[in-house]
Amino acid sequence: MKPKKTSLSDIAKQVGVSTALVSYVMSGKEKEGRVGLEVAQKIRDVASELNYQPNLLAKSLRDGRTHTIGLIIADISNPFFANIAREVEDESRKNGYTVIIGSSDENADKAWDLMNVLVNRQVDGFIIVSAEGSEKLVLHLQAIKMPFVLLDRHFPQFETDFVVTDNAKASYDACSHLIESGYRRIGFVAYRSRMFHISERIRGYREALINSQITPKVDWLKEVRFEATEIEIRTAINELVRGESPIDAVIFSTYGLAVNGLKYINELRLRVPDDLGIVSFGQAEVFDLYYCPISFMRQPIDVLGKNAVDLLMERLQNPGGVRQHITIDARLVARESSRKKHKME
Amino acid sequence: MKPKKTSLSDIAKQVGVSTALVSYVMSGKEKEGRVGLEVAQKIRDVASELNYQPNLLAKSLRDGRTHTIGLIIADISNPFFANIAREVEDESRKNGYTVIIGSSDENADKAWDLMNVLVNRQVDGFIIVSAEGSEKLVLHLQAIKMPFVLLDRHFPQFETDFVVTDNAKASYDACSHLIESGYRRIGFVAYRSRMFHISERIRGYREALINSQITPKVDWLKEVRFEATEIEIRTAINELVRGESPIDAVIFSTYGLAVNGLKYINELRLRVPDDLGIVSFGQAEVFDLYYCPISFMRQPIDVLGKNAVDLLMERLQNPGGVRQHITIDARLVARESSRKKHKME
DNA sequence: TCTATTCGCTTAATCGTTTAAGCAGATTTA
DNA sequence: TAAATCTGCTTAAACGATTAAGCGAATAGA
Repeated sequence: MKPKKTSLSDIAKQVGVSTALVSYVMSGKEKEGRVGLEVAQKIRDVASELNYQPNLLAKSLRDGRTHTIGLIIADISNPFFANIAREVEDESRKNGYTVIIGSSDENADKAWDLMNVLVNRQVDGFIIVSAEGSEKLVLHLQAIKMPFVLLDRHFPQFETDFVVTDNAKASYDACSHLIESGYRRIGFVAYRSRMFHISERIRGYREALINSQITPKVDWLKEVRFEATEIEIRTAINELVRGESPIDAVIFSTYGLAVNGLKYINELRLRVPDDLGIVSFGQAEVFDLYYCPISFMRQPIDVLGKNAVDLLMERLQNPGGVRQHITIDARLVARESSRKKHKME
Repeated sequence: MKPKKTSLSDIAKQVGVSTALVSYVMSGKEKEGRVGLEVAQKIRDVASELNYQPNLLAKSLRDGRTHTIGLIIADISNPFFANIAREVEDESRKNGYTVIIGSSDENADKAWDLMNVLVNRQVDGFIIVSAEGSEKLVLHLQAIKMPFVLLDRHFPQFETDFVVTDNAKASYDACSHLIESGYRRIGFVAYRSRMFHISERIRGYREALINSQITPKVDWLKEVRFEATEIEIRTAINELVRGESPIDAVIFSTYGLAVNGLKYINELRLRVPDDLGIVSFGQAEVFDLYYCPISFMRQPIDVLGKNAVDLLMERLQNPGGVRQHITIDARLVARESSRKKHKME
C-alpha cells in the first residue's frame, strides 16, 4: 500500500555495508567514522537514488532531542498572538527548530492539557503566554526541569526566564500622552484579572494621573470578564460615559477590548476624539483604517518573539544558567484618536 | 541533571514484572494481555506514583503513526489563515491529532521545504493551502502516497481531495450585488496569479457584468504582484479611478488587497460608497469598524476548516477511497460600502 | 487419568537511528 | 623485527514502546 520509506538499512543492504557506515556518511561524520572514499561516494549515490529521507522520530528517540518547541498562546486567531506565532516560527526555523502551537483560550486547564500533550511529544522546551491561574503549570515545568520562557506575561513570584514589555511604563506613557493632549477624565478598560501584566498596566495608568495631580476615580476603572467581553464592555462604556463623572478619554488595555469597545462606541455615535479620546494597547490593521486612526502603544512583536526564541535556545544549551529577564519598551504611536483638545472647551 | 522521565521499564522493575505487562495495562489491554488483577493494580499504583507519561515518540516509531498533521498556509499572521488554523487545530484535537503549522508566504519553494521537514517528522497527513507553483509538491505527495487535503485552493488538473469555496459564484454574487445597487463601472483587484481560485473569481466577476449587459473593460481588472502589494495597489487604484473609464465601485478579491487598498483610498480622500462602492473577499474586524462598514463575501471558515480535517481523517482511515470534492458557498454580507446609489446621479 | 484449555506471565523482535567498542589487516615507528 | 598505530569496516547496544509467540502451572473436560 504505502511505499515504505527507505531507511538506513535499505541503503546499507544495497551497497553491501553495515548501517553504521551509512549513518556516518549521511550525518557528515565520514572522518569520525573513518569511511573509505569510494564507499562513501557509493553510499551517497544510492541514498539519493532511493531518495533517502531520515526518520526524525528515530533520531529524536535515540538522542533525546526533538528540535521541537511548544508555543502556548491564548488564541492564534487574535492578531497579536498570530504575529507572535509568526515571529516565533520564523526565528525557530532559523535555529533548526519546529514549533507546535496551541491555543489555551486564556484557560489554565486547557493550557495544562496542552502542556501535557506537548511534553509527551517530547518537545525540547516551551514558550508560553500564560493564562490566568497557570502557576501550577509553571511549577510543574520547573519540577520536571523542562526549559521554558514566559512571553508577554510573567509571574513575579517565580524565578523564571521571561520576555515582556514594560507594561507599567507603557500605560504611564499612554495616559500621560492623553493628559498632555488636554484630556482630564481618563477611563481605563481592562480584563478582570489578577495577572501581573494587567495590574502593572493599571498601576502605570494611576501613576500618570496622580503625577499630573489628577485623582483617579474608582469609576474610571472598568474590569471586564474575558468570557463575557461583548456584553460587559457595553455596560462598562455606558457607565464610563454616562456615569457621575463622565470621561473624556479612554485607554483600552488590550486589542480585544479595543475592537469590542470601538464597535459599541460607533453604535452610540460617539465621535472620536471629540467626544472621546482613545489610546489602545495591541495593534492591528483596524487601528489604521478606523475613520479616526487610533493611537496605540506599539509592542515590538518581532523583538519579543525573537528574544523569546533566542533566550530559549540559550537555555537549551545551558539549562543551569542564571535566569534572564528581558523587558522591552512599548512605543507610543500617536494618531488622530488622541489629538490635542481645543482649549475653548 | 534533567530528571530522566519514567519509562515502562522503570515501572516494570519496581513492580518486578516484564515491560510487556506494564504496556498492556497502560494501554488498557489487560484482557488481551491476560494480566492478573492484583498485578494490574500494582502496576497502576506504581505508574501514578512515578507519574508515568508515555513517550509518544517511541509509540509513533513503533506503529508508524504520529497522530500529527501538517498544516501549510500562506501566513499565520493573516487573519483569514489564522482563523483557519484555529479551526483546524480545534477539530484535530477533537480527533486526537496535533497540528504543526507552517507559513509558506505564498512561495512554492518555502512550501516545498516545509513539506519536507514535516514529512521527515513523519506527519500522518497534510492540509494545504497551496501557493502558486505548488504542482510539484502535490505530485510528490501523491507519489509517496501521503494523505492530504487541499484547502481553499485546488488544482483542477489533479485528482485530489479538496475543500474550497465556490469562488466563481462568490465573485458573481459580489458583482451582481453591486450592479443591483446601481453601480455600473465595477473594478476588480486581484493578485497576479495563475492559480485556479483567482481565475475563478475573475470569471465570476466577468460573467456577472456580461449577464447584466455591461461590457467588462480590460482596464477595470487590475492584477498586483503579491510581493509588491503596497506599491502596485496604488498604481492600480490610481488607474481605476482616474483612467479613461473611471470606476464607481471596486471588488477586492482578497483580505490583504482590501486592507492596502482601503489605506490608499483613505489617502486619496475618496468617500465610500459615494465616490466608490466596495465589496471585498476575506473578513476581519477591519470591515466592521471602517467608518463605512465594508460589504464582504463571508467564507464560512469554520466549515472549511472542519471539513478539511474530517476529510483528512477519513482519508487516513481509508487511503484508497475515492477522492472527495467539497465546495462551500460564500454568503454576501451587505453593508454600507455597497448601499444603493441615489438615482439622481 | 490423561489430554485440552486457560491463565499469568516472559522473551524477544521490531520501528530507524546513533555511536562506542572491537577486529583484522596494513603501515609506521623504534 | 616486534610493537604500536592507523584504516576501514562490523557488531551490538541503546532510545521506549508494542505485541506475537512461547512456556509452565493450574483448571477443565471426557
